[in-house]
Amino acid sequence: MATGRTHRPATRSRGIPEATVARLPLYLRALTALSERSVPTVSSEELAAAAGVNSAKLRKDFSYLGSYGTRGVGYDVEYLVYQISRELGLTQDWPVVIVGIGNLGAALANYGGFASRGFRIAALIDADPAMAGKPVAGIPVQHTDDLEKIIKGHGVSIGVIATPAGAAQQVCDRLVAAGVTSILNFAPTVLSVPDGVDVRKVDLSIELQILAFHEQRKAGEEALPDGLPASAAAARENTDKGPDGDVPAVMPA
Amino acid sequence: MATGRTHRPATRSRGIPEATVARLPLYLRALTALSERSVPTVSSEELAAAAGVNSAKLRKDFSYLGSYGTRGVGYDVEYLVYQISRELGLTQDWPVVIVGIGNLGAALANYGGFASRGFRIAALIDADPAMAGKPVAGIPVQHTDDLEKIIKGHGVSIGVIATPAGAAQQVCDRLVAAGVTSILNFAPTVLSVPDGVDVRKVDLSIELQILAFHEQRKAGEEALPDGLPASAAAARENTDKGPDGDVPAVMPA
DNA sequence: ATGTCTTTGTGAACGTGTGCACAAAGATTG
DNA sequence: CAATCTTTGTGCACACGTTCACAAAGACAT
Repeated sequence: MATGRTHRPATRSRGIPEATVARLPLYLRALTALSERSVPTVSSEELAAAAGVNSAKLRKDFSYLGSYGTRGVGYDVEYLVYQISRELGLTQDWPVVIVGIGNLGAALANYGGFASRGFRIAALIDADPAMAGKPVAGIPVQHTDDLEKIIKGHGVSIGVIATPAGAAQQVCDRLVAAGVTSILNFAPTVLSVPDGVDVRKVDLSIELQILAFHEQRKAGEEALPDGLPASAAAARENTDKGPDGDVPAVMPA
Repeated sequence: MATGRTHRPATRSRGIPEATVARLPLYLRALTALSERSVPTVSSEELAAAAGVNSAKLRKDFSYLGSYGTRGVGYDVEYLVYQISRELGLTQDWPVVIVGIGNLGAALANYGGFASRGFRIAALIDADPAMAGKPVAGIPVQHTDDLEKIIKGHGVSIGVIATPAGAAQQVCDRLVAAGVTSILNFAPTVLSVPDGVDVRKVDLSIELQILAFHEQRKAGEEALPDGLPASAAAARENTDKGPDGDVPAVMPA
């Protein structure tokens, strides 16, 4: 996390756990799909399956929002779509700027998932003068010089950084100074921001590295070097059941 | 965990917390930067600042890998780079395929962060016959028909899905059937996979929605210096509306 | 050697998240 | 109305993650 993570005061405002907030968009997506199929109600079990989570967790998540379900029936799809949208702040329009219109920035500009959720791309900004005026996703790219003017003119509070790592902190500082208070960072660098500014990061290579870690472990289990049996997790339950039983080789937690 | 052994724990790998694994790439990035500046050693305090985490957390994270520090001095940068790389499995080459060469897939193919970490793009695959043979990032796109042949031919175990949501599950099934055991999913849909297959997802619009949630709360707190957010009261009142009650009309498509 | 200073490694306390299991709420049927 | 059935909402226990605080390890100066 960035240095200036706004630690929730956790005082008076009813505290929806961060983990729950992170799942609400997932529920919303599943509910929207049901809504499009005109499904009127859904049980926690069904919705949990569609969202890929445990049903008890889903019910607890919803309990933080209020009691929106009907026992014996389930949840009203349309109503829940509205409630979650409202909770996430998606019933209003969020102008967003994307800074850094390279391959990734252009892909983000073209990504349809933003507009369909209340996020409107207010401007595309790039430091390359040659890009200025060139339309990307139907929006003309503007030069970094006008960054402050654009932010203030459109009342932008959310900024997306898709620049090279070297430029990210500088861009971040200018965004914050101009009034941006939420930043989605795709540059592979740690951003430091003042208190009150939220930063979320997406690092593509980090995700792959985490996969590689698990992949290596899976490969190592098959080879099974010395030391204690690597498949202890699976064997833990089976150890007493049978002597040198046929424990499945592939059985991670 | 009282291992406390400064031995060479090559098999010590079992039991590294998931949260720690997710931070190792972050440390590695910071360490690589130090290495490039020829910094010989670094303290937990300094490195933690560079990685944007708490120093106690960093020390505990490293303690899961072994005792690689020297009290009174800190950590040897080069040695730690190697140890973390080895732990993450980055000392070997990971062939990766990207399926779905649209805007995002092309951006991923061009992303330099992969190659620099031991990930080699073995192939680009797309369902559009018109794309076949066209080079993207210097690599010719191949058709989906050859997916199985490509996976097996290159011994690929990590796949990246950047297709539209509708095609993702089908592509996933084929990847898994062909031998892929780790998947990075950019499609906004829940993938179901058999046991033993890891899936990590990156959903761009979910990140923005989480930011919007916090942004809305910041705005609400300013408007209402004290007491509940205004939205809470409204929700409570609407709860016991009739079953045919008028659900608010504002509904994001 | 001895003492001082720096910094690691970790026990322990605390906070957050998860999942089970079940009472209560309401629908539905006879 | 009473009985039954379904499904929510939540208390509780446990697992996981974070942070504090400090003893111990080692560097370094005298």
